[in-house]
Amino acid sequence: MDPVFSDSSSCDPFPNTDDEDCRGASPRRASSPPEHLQKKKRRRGRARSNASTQVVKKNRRLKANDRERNRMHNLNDALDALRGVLPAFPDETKLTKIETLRFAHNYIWALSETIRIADLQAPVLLSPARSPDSCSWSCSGSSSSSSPDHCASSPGSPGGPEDLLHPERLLGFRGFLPGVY
DNA sequence: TAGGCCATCTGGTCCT
DNA sequence: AGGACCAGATGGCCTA
Repeated sequence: MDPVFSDSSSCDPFPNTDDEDCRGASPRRASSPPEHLQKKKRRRGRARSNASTQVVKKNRRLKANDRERNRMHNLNDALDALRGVLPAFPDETKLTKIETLRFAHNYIWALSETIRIADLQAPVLLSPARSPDSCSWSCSGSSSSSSPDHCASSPGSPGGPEDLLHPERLLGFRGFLPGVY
């Protein structure tokens, strides 16, 4: 469980900014306005509305923080799901976010290459029904088959299609990735 | 101890 | 107006 996530509205996530609100509700609040200050009633009314708008703003901020937290959690969940479908690494260290994205990118490319190579090697008769379209997704355009991240190492000459899918190959031996996309 | 990664907060911008 | 998205700032944790 995430203690922070459990109930952000009850605890106080704003140790700094809150002081302001506390100050606003502090003993400075006048109890009985002198008569000669009655003309300032309006002013006081405005001050009160300022205080209330501060409260509204604070509540809005808290809600926004909560939503943002949820959003990031959803993003992390999606990232975890992505990790789940990627080939496992020998050492069970969890991929970082950027590694996961780059790994996935390379993995997709490798799968596409594998299919492309298999198509090239397969006898035409074995796949008569296969239309040009079926290949288009795997080798579509320049992006898919042109420059994968791990191309830097030796993309064009794998021992076989299965070599392309080797985790360490896909990740470029982990740690090699900076700047690659 | 420095550097990397991460979670969270925050204010701005865009969209509905 | 309110929510989603984004990027910068900040602080904590971990590792070499």
